[in-house]
Amino acid sequence: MTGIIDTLRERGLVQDITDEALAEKCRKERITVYIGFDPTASSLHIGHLVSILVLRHFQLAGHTPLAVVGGGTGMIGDPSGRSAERNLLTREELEENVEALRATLKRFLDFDGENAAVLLNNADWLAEYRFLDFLRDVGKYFRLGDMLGKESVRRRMESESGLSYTEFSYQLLQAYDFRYLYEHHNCIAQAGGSDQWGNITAGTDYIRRTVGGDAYGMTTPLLTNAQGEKMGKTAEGAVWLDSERFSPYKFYQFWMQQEDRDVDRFLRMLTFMPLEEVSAVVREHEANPSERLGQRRLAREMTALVHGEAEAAKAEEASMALFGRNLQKMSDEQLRSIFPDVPSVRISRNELQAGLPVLDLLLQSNLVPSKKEAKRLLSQGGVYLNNSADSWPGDRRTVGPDDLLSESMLVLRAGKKKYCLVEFTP
RNA sequence: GGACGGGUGGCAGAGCGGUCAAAUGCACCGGACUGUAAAUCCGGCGGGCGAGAGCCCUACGUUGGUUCGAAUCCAACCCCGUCCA
Repeated sequence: MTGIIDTLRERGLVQDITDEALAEKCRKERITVYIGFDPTASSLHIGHLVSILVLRHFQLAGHTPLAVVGGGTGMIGDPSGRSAERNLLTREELEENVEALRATLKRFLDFDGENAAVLLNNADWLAEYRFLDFLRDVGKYFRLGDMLGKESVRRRMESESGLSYTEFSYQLLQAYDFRYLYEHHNCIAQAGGSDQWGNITAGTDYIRRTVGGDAYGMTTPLLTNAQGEKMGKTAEGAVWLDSERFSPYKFYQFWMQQEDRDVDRFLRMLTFMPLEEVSAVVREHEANPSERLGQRRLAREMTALVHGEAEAAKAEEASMALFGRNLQKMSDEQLRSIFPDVPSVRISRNELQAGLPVLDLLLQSNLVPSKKEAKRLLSQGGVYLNNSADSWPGDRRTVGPDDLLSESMLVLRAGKKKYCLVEFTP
C-alpha cells in the first residue's frame, strides 16, 4: 500500500521528516496531522498554499487534518510598549484576521465525514495560560542550548536586528500547541514549511520528554521559482487567495506568466492532477513551448482550485479575449461580458467627446502610478490602444470617439501584459 | 547606566559642507528579440508644471541650531548593534 508520505514525496512535497517511521505508520493506520497558520495578515497568500494542500492530501488519503489558526501565537508579535487602546485594537484586528483565515481554510478542506477536518484556534488554550504556570510546565523542559541552536534564532542573533525575548519564546508556544493537540486531539504529526523545522522538532522533543509519546514532524520545501525566489510576492505585494484582494483574472495571469522550467514542478506540487497526466502535459508543452500549454493548464488548475471552476473559466475566457489576436472584432456585448472580470474603469462619455488626454486616461485606468510614469511609458512605446502601438505622436495626444473599439469601450494596454478595459458611460 | 559603532531611495550600500533627487548592485517598469517564457542588449526608475532647455515641491531616524548653502558640521532626543556594568 502506498502511504500518504510516499504520495507527497512523489509530488516533491517533502523536504524533511523527523522519523521514517511516520511514513510506515501512515501506510498502516489513519492518523491525525496538524498545520498552523498565524493570522499575521487578514488573508492567506500562495505562500500558504503548499501547507493547505498538504492538509488536503492527508485528508484525501483518509487521515484527519487539523488546521490551527494562531490566534494565540499571533499575539506574540505585539511589542510591549503599546497603549492599552492600541493593544485592544490589535486584538480586534487579530480576531478579524483569525476569522478571515478560517473562512479561507474552510474552502480547502472537508468538514464532514469520517475524517472531517477540524479548525482550531490556539488562543483557546494559550490565551489563558498563566505566565508562571507556563514557565513551570513548559519552560522547564527546554534547554537554552537547544533553543539558541535553532537556525531561526541563530540567524536573528547574528543579524543586525537581533531578537527580542518575546520572539525567542515563540518556539515554546508552538511546542506546547503540538503537545496540546497530541493530548486532546490524538494528533501525532505536525507538518509545515521548511522554516518550521525548528519549531516542529521543539514540539516532538517536548512531547517525548513530557508525555513520552511518539510524535512526528514533516516539512515541505519552500515554494520557490526557478530563479530560487520565494513565490507569493509580486512587486505589488502578495498573491492573495482571496478574490477581493486578488481577482481570479489576476490570479490566472499570475500562473500564466510563470516560466517554462517551473511548470512541471508547480503542476506536481500544487495541483491534484495525476502524475502521469502532468508528465503528458509537460511533454506536450516541451514539444511546442510557444503554445504555453503548460502555463495554460497550470493557470486553469490553480484558479479552479482556489476560486472554483466557474471563476477559472471566466478568467480563462477573459484572458483569451484580451491576449487573443483579433481584438478588433470584439463587440460591446463581448467586452461587457468580461468587463467585471478584468481590470476596468468607467469614464464619463463627456470627457471622451471633449478629447481625453492619453496621460489622464492612463492615470485613470490605474495602469500607471503617476503622470510622469505615463509619459515615460508613452515615450518608450509602451502604450497600446486597442492593442496597436503605432501612430502615437507624443504625450499630448488625446483620445476621442474615433478611438473606441466598440460602441462604448476601448482597450488600453501598458507594456506587454497589463490591460485595462475602459467604458465610457453617458 | 557607560564605551564604541550605526540609522541614506523597495533592499543592499557609497557619499561626509555647494557640482546630490543622492554613485554602484539587486529588484522593478518600458523597448528590442520571442512565446504573456528564459538569457541577452537598450532605455527608465520621488512627484508636479512645461513642447523643450528648464522650473518648482518633497526626501537622507526626529527636532532644533550653525552657515549665503547641510545627507554631510553642532546639540538634544528616539531606535538598532557590539562590548562593559
